[in-house]
Amino acid sequence: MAEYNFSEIEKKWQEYWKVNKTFKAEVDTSKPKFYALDMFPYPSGAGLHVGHPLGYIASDIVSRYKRIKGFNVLHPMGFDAFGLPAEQYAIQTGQHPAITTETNINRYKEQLKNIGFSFDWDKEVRTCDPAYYKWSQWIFLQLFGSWYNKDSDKAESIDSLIAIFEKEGNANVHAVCDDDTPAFTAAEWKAFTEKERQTILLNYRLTYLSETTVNWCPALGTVLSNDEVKEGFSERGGHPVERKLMPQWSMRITAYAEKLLQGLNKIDWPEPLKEMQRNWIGKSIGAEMDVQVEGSDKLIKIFTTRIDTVYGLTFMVLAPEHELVSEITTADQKAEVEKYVAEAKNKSERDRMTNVKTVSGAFTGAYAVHPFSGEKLPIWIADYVLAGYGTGAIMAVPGGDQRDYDFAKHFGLQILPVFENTDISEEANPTKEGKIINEGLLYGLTHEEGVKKAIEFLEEKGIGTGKTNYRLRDAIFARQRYWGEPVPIYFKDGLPYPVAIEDLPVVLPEIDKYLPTEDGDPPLGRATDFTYTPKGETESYPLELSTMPGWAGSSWYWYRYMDAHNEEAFVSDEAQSYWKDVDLYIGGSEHATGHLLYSRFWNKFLHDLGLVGENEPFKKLVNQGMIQGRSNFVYRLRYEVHGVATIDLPQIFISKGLVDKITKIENGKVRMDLHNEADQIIVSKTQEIVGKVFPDKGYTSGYEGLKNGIHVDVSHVDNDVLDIEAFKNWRPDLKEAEFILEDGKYICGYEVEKMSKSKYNVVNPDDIIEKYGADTLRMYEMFLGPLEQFKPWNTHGIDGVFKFLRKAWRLFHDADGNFVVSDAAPSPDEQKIIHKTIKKVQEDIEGLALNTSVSAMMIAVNELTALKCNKREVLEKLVLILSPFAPHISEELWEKLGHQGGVSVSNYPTYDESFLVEASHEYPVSINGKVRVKLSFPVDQDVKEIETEVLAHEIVQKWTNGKPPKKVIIVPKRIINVVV
RNA sequence: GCGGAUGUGGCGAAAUUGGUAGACGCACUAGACUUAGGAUCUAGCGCCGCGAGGCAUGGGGGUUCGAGUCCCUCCAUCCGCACCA
Repeated sequence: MAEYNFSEIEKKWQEYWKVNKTFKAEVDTSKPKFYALDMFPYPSGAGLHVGHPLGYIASDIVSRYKRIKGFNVLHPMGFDAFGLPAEQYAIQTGQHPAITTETNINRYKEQLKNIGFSFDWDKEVRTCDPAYYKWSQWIFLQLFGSWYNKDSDKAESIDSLIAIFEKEGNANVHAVCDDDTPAFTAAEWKAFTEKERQTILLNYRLTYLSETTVNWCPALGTVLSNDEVKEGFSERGGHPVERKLMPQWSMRITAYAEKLLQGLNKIDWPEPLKEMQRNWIGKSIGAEMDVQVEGSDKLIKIFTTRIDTVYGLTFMVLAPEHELVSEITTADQKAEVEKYVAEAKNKSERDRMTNVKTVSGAFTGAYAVHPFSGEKLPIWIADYVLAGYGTGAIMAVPGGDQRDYDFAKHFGLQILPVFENTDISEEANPTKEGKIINEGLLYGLTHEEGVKKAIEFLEEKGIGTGKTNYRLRDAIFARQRYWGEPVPIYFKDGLPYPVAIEDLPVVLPEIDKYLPTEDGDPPLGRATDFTYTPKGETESYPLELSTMPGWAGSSWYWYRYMDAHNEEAFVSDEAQSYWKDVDLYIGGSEHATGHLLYSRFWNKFLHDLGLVGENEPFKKLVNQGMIQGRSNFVYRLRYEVHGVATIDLPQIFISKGLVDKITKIENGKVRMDLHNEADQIIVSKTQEIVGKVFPDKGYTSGYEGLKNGIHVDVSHVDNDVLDIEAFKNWRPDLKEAEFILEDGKYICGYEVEKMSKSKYNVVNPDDIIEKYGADTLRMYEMFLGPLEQFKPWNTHGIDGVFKFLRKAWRLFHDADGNFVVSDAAPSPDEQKIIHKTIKKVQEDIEGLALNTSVSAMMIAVNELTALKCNKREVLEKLVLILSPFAPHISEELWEKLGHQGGVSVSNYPTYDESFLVEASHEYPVSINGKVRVKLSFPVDQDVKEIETEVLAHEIVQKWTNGKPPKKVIIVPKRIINVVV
């Protein structure tokens, strides 16, 4: 019998798609477009495991579906190829990262191709390719050459800013810029030296060089951006991170804080992810206020969201790093303050975080004047006030803020209640309820009224204003590493200048080893001639030695796919205005505050410059859940034999069930109780084994090491049963291993963990494909559960999906394997089966409920098999709805059905509702002679009229309180609708 | 601490969004056909009960003729942020 030969079929059609360029996506204005994008992978050395393609399969199903729905589909794939692992590997081995990366990419591509994706490989991009990063550099220079004009609320060319400076100075310029930018007139601007001008312009540029506190990771030898640091450790490698002041390239993403926040309301993204971005942006609305230092003209600027509580203000707190600290500290307090500042400075980020609970601070000796009441307020410094947020200083309202309260309690400072009926003897009252009870301007007002009135007062007196703050920080945009895009900047007189556009790309130079120089410069400092000679000059200047961070190349790549080989522009207008934005983007939620935020930022910037049409890049986003590994464990009994070294004995492994029943484990050793059955088995078996090796010493003492199992390669385990022979041959030291079995089997323990080589739980898609075929793999990954959910991989259930495809195949073949389909008209039952399935599958694909659409097709095939249905009309439709999921088998059957050109040139079948509900009866029923009740139910349901009537009678009476309803629609045991 | 999500058989999960809970698949049990079965087919499979029937969607309470679904409350697990004024 000619069975379903998946390997032959899959090879054939993959070749067909390649030769015919079936999935080539070109601009075609006669068709609607659909852009399905996957987050492109970083090609690691380990290759793909079954978890990686999950999202790609989902997007491929949607792509293939949209294609036969008549859309022109762009579904590309590429590689995010710059990054730390390749470079760390290079440091260890001396192997050039480009070579490692190339090898890894080739392996990835090969694995991806086996799965039968409908990628247009002609559009592949690699971020490490100079032809690609030329445009990453180009965009960098656009940012360098732009400033953010708050008046027009968008980015503009820096030339327009210079024009304004020349005409009228910067007094009327409203820009997002460095706060320390001095004011100057047109005359002053003209009088500035080149150096002074460039320094000022840097304060405005959207990418700029400045002295900032950065996350420095000594182990990696580089700075990291906030999203690359998790709890004081580097995200990659888990090395400690310090705060350090150094000159760095940054991106002025803060200019876009509000737009990034507002844009979230327009896009179809998972709510948790949007929430994460909202928190990361951290908008808070409040007020800014200047507080005068007593006996001085110095002002402390503070930010607060609770200006209504200003009468509860009893002291001021500055961050230890605050610039006024040294100026206002009195002679008496100098020593103490300096000591505290020094301590705070030396605290690592990690220490600061772990000591959140401890209250510490120092009094400066100075006082401030309460701007409303004129009271005298002591000025303290404390590290619970952060230099990096707001103004680095706060007004402390211990009655309303728990941190201020704790601080006040600790140092014996005054605590005042703000709102009526509040008890602040134990803790602060942060609520906004009640009326303000402090004598003064705000007496008797509510929270809202108080805020309004206080801000009016501030503005009237010219000492403050309403103000919105964002937690979002500018993003550090440089890494002191080799394997990244060179920053296209050279230095002349110590000032940064852009490399001319026509000289891009600045190609990554060759270096002897991938480590910092002896002087502490980044690795690029090792290059022998890494300089730039501007056109028309003879002198050459040093180029920037930092490279761009990992997210540079990924912040715009979806545009490159539209027009991957364009040498004139990062994307052509034609391609960009046709493909517009990504209709469906699938990837992990771990990129919430990194890639997904930066991409939106760059997109908005490019939009401001008029380079792209859309201001949000990813219309709909879906987070696919990670597929985790299912690790298996064996349990080794360690034991001692009196006077004999442990190492001379064969290893003994105890089956899971017995381990669980073992009496008890004390101090890492097992105490055996011979009345316990499991213990008895273990003891006697162990003695038997030991007796074999040491006939004269046939007893043991002490057993240990059972509690935590040892990872065993999952390929040696089937359904938690260990293949003992395979296990023995795994490593030489296991050759003589002995096993204590239960029911003749060795049962392994298991745990769900991340897939990783060291846990021996990696499942390679190639192995699954070899055994079951790509179509089965694709369908099984979808069948596993909802796309968004985290779930462990379990190869076991795959049989069911494989059986389904084989059953589907058999519908088209007779017992001898001959292709036989009938041209007879389908029966109503057959029609019903196929039409309901078309409906369900289509709705599920649109809603990305791919697991239930697989189930629906399984049901259909079961039902059609039971009816022995081989009607052409039904089977053709079945092939078409199956084709996005299992494209290879579908192409083969489609061809056998006599069609040319493949499934992708066909049309998706439509379903006919009339096949689903054939008819319905409506019975008018009289209740109490008053109410007319209409009962309706499908004909195929067996209904006892009398029961229905009784039920309706009872329900309707209760329901309407005796009031006669106009209309009641009832189906058996269910009331669908009542109109009273 | 703040914010978000999730909780249904032995397991992965469905449930037309308030209407017969557990579809579909795995595992398991029994039977059939087989030289054999890790093949195929048939039947069974939430729990208690011989049965009629009763109890079941993390626990408790509520709304409703009717609740996995809505409301209140508690518990557990996971994720994100974390001294953000």
